[in-house]
Parts: sequence; C-alpha cells; structure tokens
Amino acid sequence: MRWSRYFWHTSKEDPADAEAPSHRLLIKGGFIKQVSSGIYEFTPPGVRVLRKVENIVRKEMDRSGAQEVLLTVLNPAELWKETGRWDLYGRELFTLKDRNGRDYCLGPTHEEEITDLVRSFVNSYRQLPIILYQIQVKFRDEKRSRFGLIRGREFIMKDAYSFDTDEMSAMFSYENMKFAYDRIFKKLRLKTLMVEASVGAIGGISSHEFVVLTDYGEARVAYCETCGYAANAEIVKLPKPQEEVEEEKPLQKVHTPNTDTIEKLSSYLNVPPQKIIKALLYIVEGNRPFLFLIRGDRNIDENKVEALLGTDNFRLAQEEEIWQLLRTKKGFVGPFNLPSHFKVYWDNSTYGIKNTVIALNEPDYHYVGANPGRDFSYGEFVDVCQVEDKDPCPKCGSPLKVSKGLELGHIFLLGTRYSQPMRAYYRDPQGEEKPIIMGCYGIGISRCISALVEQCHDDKGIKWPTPVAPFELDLICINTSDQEQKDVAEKLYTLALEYGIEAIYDDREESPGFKFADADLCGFPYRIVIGKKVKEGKVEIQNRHTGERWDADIEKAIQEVKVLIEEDKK
RNA sequence: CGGGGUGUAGCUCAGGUGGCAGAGCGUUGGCUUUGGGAGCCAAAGGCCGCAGGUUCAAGUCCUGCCACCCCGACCA
Repeated sequence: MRWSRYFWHTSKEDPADAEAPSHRLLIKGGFIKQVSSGIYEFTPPGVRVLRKVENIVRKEMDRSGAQEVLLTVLNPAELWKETGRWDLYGRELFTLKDRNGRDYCLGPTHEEEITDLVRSFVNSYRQLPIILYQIQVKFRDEKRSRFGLIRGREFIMKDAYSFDTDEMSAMFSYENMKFAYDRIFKKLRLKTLMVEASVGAIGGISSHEFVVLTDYGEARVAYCETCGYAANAEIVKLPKPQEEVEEEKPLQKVHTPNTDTIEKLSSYLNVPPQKIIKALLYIVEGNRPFLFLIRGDRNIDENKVEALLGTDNFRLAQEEEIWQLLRTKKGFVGPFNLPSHFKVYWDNSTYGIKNTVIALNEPDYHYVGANPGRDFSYGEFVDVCQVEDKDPCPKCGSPLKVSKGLELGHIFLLGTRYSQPMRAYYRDPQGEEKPIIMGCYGIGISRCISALVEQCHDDKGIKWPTPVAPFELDLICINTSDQEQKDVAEKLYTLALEYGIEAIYDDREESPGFKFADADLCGFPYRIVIGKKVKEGKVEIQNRHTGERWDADIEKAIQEVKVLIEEDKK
C-alpha cells in the first residue's frame, strides 16, 4: 500500500475527549472515528486490524469443530417473547417497529434466534452435539458507554452456542470452548486470566470469564499467586476471622456530634475504623428494611447482596427514611431496639470483634467498648463483604491480589434456560422427548482491539503484535526528492510484496520526523528506513517493540524482515 | 438514573467587568529544506451546540433543551 493514496489520517493532537490510552491512541492513530456516544466507525487500517482479530478467532473456532453461521441483526419480538426476555432485558434493548407496527429489536445477543434455528432442524439425539458460532455486530443501549471500543453500544462480537443431549456432553462442549479460548488469546498475544464467574440469577451451571488486568475494565478480579485460584471478586467468599483476644473494657455511651461517616467517627474518637461496626440500612423491594452490619474498614459488595436477597431491587435508605423508621440520623444507625419487621444480617467481618464502637439509634451518641454477648448479640451471619487485596484465598488461605479486569470472553453453561421455554427438544434413543442442553460463549472482538492497545503501547503510540498489526512493515524514504533513495524504496516495496509481506510504503511528501512519528503512533512492528546510507548499499531496519535498529544490505533487508515476521507469527 | 465537566475554524484551544471572531496545527498556492511531527510568504476557512429571554448591543448575562466526556449506580 502506498500511504499517499491510502485513506489513513492520523492526528498530531490528542483527541479532546478520550481518556483511556487505547481510546486515545486508536483515534489519534486514525483507526476508528466516533459517530455518537459508544458508536465508532472503522477506517481502512482499523478494518485491517479488525479482520485479523476476527480471522484468528474464526480459525480457532473452526479448529474446535464449531461451525460458522450468520444470524440477523433485526430480530422479531416474537422470539424474545417466547423466553420472556422482551420484557426482562429492559431498556438496554434497542427496539423499533416496522411499517406495519410489528415490534423488532436490534440483537444484543442471539440465544433466541440460534435456538429457533436449531429447533427447526434438530429432532434426534443423532444430530447432537453441535456448536454454532457467528461474528457479528451487536447492539446494547448501555446506560453508560465508555473508553472507546471498550464499552460501546454497537460492537462486534463472536458468539457461539453449544447444543448437547445431556449435561455430561454439555460439559465436554464447555471444556472444548475453554481450550479454544485459551488458544485464541494466546494467538492474539493477549495475556488473559481465566476466572470463575457468577452463574447469575438465571441459574446456569458453570461460568468463566477471560479477563485482562487493566485499570480500564469494569470487573474486579481476585487471584491467588500461590495456588492459582482466580475469580470475579463478587463470588469470592470471605470467612469469619479469628476472634480477637482482648480484655473487655466497660461499656460507655459517648457524645459523638457530627460523626456521620466512619472517617469522622474514627478521628473524633481516635479509634481505627476496623474497631467500629458500620450499620447500613437498605430498602428492599421498595418498603422492606434490611440492616447490614459490617466492620468499619470494609465495604459492602452489592453483587453479593443481590445474590443473597435474590433480587436487584434494593437501595440504601434515604436520610428521611432512616428518620421515619428509626428516629435517628445517618451515621447513628445500630442494631438496638429495632422494630420486629427489620431483617438484620451480620457480615462475617464483624465476628469476634472486641471493644468496638457501635451506634445505638440515638443521634449524636455511640457506644464505646461494646462487646458481643455482653452488650449486643449477633444474629444471622452472611458474607456481603467486598473482597480487598490481602484477603485470604478461599482455596489455600494465602493473601489474594485484587485488580481491575477487562472481560474479553465469557463462557456459560446455560442448561435449559432457552431450550425449555422455546421447546427445543430432541428424541433420545428410547424415543423420549427431552430439552437440549445449551451453552453460550462470547468474545468481544472490538473490545479485544482496545485490550491489545492497552497491553501494547508506550508514550509514542501503539506497538501492535505482528499477528494483528495493520501492516507488518513500514518503508520510509527519508528524502523523496533524492532519486537514488526513491528508486531503492520502490524496489524494496515491490520486493516486500513479492515476499508476501504486508507492507505500507510511506511515499508521502513529508519530513522524516513526521513519518517517524506516524510510524511510532501506528505501531508497525518493523520499519525499513531508506536514507543517505543507500550510497553505501545499506538501509536501516527498526523493531518497534524492542527499539532496536541496525543496518542491513539493501539486497538482504526484505528477506531479513520476512524471517523476523514469520518468527513472530509462529 | 444521580454527581461533575465541556460545547467557538477540519483538529487542539484562547476569548476579565457585554462593544469588529482569535491563535497554533492542518488545508490551498509559491519558494526553500530532507534522519525525529521543518522554515518563510500568501490565501481560504465561522449558525460561537440549539431555542427563547434581558439589552442600543450577547461568544460573553438569564432560562430551557440537546450533544459529548468523566465519576458513581447498572452491566446476558
């Protein structure tokens, strides 16, 4: 490709509203352009990267025995009503009507449609198992799109679905996909971590996420470097700690004005937060009060609360509600003299605490030196505590590490959640009708591009791994008005194409510095610079990843680069 | 959906107390230059997010709306 004729436009300035490095560099490097919030166009070089990622995924999916299909973007509402998701999916679903007033949605995922496809052809156990997949655009009207391709409202996804006769066979399909995902992320040169994930309210059987550790992700991941345990933080169980051993001090009621937060109370009394019991009043389903008690230095993980309560319809009580229910203020809520309809849960973190500070539902007062058994009694213990760094690993007890993670893949053993309501049945060898056991497996293709940039960049720009680079080699002619240099550049460009190297020839009438800056920004793994040294029969080869540069004979340079590229792609 | 921020040239931004619409980069033409976003000269380029209002006069003040970004909530 000759750059002078190529539709590729980089920017010298950082884009004004891009924060995440991947978002900034993909826009600055001219790979994508924003059209609306969470909606991006791909330019020709952007498409080149996208296709490479897609093809790596496609190849490994094919290798696993999955078969590619292409479902529709425009989905009729009827299918979604069969599973109840037309109403359950909520406002995240983009919906529209046709000219006759019939309802449609833009597919956010395709369990319904694929199940419809399979049920219309599969009748017998002899036709199973089967795995189908597609690479296609998805639409989700996210409450908050952000960070460029990391969370878009329109994005490209590989979604696969497995269909099996029984759970044993389904587990096999699931394991098959797990291995395929491992290979895919290795080939993409993405350092992912496979973590156990929440099976969700739907009642799936097993679920794993493939995440990259980056600040620009939405998941919290806990992992153990000792035993290899890794899980989404929301499902990591925290046990009761050891009982504290301390002599019990007398109980005192202390005047503590203006201490509506743990920080203020802690500094007012000069007591560390972990010696305070924090009480949080939640309102469940609009009117049921639930009191959660947790150690003052810990936070509630609302995902755990949701799993405990079996509903996501809960929120912290407002100031007025606290007053109406308990005649006290925020910061002075405690487990004493509660009305009988209150449900009280003690987080494990409060177990065995001694000489603690605890509120008594009287504004501006706290108990100090309170002890369980003597001054208050525990009730039901639960685990709703947010996992933090150094919490014990549930497998081996070593300290866990907690990081933010970006979810690139999610595999899910679904069971009969979709096959049952949609009557996707098969006949077993005894002639009995049974629901197909399903699994679903997603990879965020466009999100992978962002993840690659997050993992491979420096302050000058992107450093694409060779297998996904838009071009493998950039040829830079320093002085375009020097005929000798130009001839060598042309010759090497033609030769590179003959060798099957994906090369871009920067033949633009620009200064050398301009071309170097673009080369760094756009992230080509290799660069050949044709400059003054052509008089000595030499050109310079540069490696974007290592920063190494060395002279090579004009005749041998392309061959040398070809070897390096092939090595990278192995 | 709550909180914060930003909308002025293609891009990045400046435009106290209301008084002629600005810069740098980019673009076009010309000359010079060629190993890290070159220099000089000239030119083009604007619904100041939209709609109302106040005023002799609004990019600037007031009201409403819209869009985008960030934090939070949410996230098969």
